[in-house]
Amino acid sequence: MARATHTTEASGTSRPGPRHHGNRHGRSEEARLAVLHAADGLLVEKGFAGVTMEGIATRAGVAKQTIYRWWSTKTDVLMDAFLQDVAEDLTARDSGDTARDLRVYLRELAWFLSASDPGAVFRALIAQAQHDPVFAQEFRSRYLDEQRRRDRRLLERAVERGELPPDLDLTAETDQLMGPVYYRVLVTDGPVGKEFTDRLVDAFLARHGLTAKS
Amino acid sequence: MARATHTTEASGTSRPGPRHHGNRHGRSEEARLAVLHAADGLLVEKGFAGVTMEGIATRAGVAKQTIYRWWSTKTDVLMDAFLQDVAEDLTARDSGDTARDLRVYLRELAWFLSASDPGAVFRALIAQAQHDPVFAQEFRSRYLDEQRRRDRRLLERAVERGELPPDLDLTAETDQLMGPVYYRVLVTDGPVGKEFTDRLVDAFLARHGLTAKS
Amino acid sequence: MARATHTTEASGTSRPGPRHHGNRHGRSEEARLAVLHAADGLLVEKGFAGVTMEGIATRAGVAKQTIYRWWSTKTDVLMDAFLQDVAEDLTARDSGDTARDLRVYLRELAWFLSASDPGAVFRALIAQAQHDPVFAQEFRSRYLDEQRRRDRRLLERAVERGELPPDLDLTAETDQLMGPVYYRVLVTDGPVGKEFTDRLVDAFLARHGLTAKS
Amino acid sequence: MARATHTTEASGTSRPGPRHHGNRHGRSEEARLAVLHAADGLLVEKGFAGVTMEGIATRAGVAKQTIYRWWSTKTDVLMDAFLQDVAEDLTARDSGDTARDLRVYLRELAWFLSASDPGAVFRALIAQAQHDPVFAQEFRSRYLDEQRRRDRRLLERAVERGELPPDLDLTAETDQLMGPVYYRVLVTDGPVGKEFTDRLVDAFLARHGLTAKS
DNA sequence: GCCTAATCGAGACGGTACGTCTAGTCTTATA
DNA sequence: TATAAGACTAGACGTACCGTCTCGATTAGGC
Repeated sequence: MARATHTTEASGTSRPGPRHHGNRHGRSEEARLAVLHAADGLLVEKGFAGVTMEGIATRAGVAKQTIYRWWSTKTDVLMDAFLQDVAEDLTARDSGDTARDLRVYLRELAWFLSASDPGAVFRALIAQAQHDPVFAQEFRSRYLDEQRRRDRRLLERAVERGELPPDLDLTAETDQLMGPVYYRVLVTDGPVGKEFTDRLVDAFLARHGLTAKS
Repeated sequence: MARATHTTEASGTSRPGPRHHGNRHGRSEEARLAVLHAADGLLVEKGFAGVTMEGIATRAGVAKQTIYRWWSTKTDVLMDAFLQDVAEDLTARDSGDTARDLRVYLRELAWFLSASDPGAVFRALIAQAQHDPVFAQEFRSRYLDEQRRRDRRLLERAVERGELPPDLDLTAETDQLMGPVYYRVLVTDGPVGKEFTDRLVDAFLARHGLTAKS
Repeated sequence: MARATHTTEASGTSRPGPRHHGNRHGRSEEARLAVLHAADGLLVEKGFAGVTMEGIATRAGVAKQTIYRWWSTKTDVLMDAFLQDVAEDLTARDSGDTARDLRVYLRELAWFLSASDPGAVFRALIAQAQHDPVFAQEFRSRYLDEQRRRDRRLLERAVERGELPPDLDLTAETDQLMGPVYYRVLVTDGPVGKEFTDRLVDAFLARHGLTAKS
Repeated sequence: MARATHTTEASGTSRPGPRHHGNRHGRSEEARLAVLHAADGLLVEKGFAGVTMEGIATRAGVAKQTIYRWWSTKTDVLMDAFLQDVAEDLTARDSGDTARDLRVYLRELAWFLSASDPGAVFRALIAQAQHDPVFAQEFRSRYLDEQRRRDRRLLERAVERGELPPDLDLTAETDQLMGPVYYRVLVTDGPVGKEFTDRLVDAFLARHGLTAKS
């Protein structure tokens, strides 16, 4: 899914692998990972303003030109770093119990957004998206669209089980369910603990005539 | 409330005002407004990255030192510009019809966030808040807290009318109602038209056993 | 004569003088001198390739922008440094004895070109002039033309004394007299000691029927 | 004599020659010539600053590594290009008439230095020699010494004919004769036409009691 | 009607990071 | 074994802004 995120070298075998420092078979995997880790580290340690191309290069032990060869901006690097770390992480379980799955998932989402390291990167990328529509579009097509598809799956499974009517606007329902969590994290800095997420889930269940089993 | 936001000069009279380029009676109202307009204009015309202290100074015909004397950062200038323009704009009407008021208000909110010029500044400030906790805190205390108090008023009036139970967590209810609009604007770029905002209001009304009058 | 070479501050008084670190009265004399000395020092210590804008800035304790504000290239800096040091140095004495004056002057010229620190800068500037016609023109109008006028004075005085015919092409005579010294320094690396310079002077004297008095 | 200047491939036959892009028969003559022509072309078209290893490689359709394998610097390439073109060009004729030969030769020299394409390369190399003593030494041993030997030949023939005394310092005499031409070309940008070169020759002839036949 | 103090426009200053360019080294596949 | 291709580290280039500073001019208010 993610551009420049996987490689044919890294798979399976435990051979040390070739030490490309530049050759005709494309980029150095070593340099790529050093850049992504450096960007990640700088963001966590010094905040967004502390992430600079110059700083990434120095910390990664890489030439600036190597960064510019593969990425266009520091937010582009951060996006790759983010995708590398979390692309597949936030996926809802399917226990057969819709209410339970929703509660667990919203709690995981809230933790991810408000407390995890990748969540900090996510917030930085969302911030950048406010300033730069082109970046926003790329972030959506490289991560958000996929993530929202995963979010939807929760409700789709409930439709499949016959718990929700088949003609429901699942996109709107999902946004209505998850939106308040994003709002509190990005805007109000309000608490997004179990109390709040469960309230959102309960409202959703009630809205559709479902009762929590627990 | 806001530092550096009002002055004793601006009051009442319609005289052209003195042309002091330096005096001992405090700051120049002329310079203050020129700076705020310049910052606003640059943001609208060139985007956030196009707003620089240097650029503001040039466009406002003001010395950089004058800006630094009264503001600390460019986002501080933008915040003042934002407050100057919109501080009081987004206030819900009170028609006595809760359902109607909610629908109107959410539509206004959606328009403000997604389509207005001040909304663009708001999004830039929210973005900055992601990068800078100190700024975030200041933005909340200078605008967001007040705005959320206005948002709450809508529900408080319904409580006063006996339409909602008095022990309701109004903060959580407000966030649940408004959050999805912010989410779509800031994150998904999804549509926030009448269809979506009315759906949010309807869900709220149904949740509390209220029926729309229309 | 030289642009940016003198200042109104430095004259006469022993007051410490104001410590401009940037003000509306124009440039900082302190910074100007630091840049010129740094450039000079780098050339002498590390050779022409060791002179970089970055290096000058660092050694001078000055911002790069300050250099670019007043000079356009590193050779422009070197030219100013050269002019600062030697503009008036190479002037022939007038003892009344043409032969003696010529001999002394050519020896001084040879020493200047081949052995002095400013001579090293001169050779670097002549080198740059080969690569860049615009620079060549500026170097001529800022130094060489003046220097050649001083060279000519030697012969003009002989004309005034009636030792040389008044219709002589003094430019050509001067070039014929001095040229071989430059040739050996710039091209062949041959010796330019007393033996060689005296030979040039003797040939000149003989050519015009003058006899050396010594 | 010159390193990297001849090859065993180029000899004799008029066959189109093998197209080895990688072989085990030593270096590619094709690549060598492409590099020299590219360097030459870049110097003439874009000036010295426009000659870069990268540019030469691109224009020659050659890998940078191939250049570095056979040459150490761009001036080394230019020197080879220069030698390839002009090594033997500037040789004085021997008509038996010393005065005539001198006049013709100095005119050719002046034209070569000031107006020819190889002359432009020569000036670039002399410039580089000012900056880099090692290069200067190599340039002398690879070209200048040989050229000065050819220059001397003119005077040696006059000695052989008995026109000049056998104990003359021919090196000094040659430098005295030619030096002013180099001086005007490299330093003053003065005219080096027939008038000037003839004046130099006449002075030389008069100095040694020779009379021009024409 | 001076003197004083605060603020103004102007702009030079020491810095940091930008994004680009070229240098010179290295690795690989091809011939 | 030499080649074309091209990725790599390194570091200078010239530019844009940052935030600080110093200055002369302007303008009340206090003397």
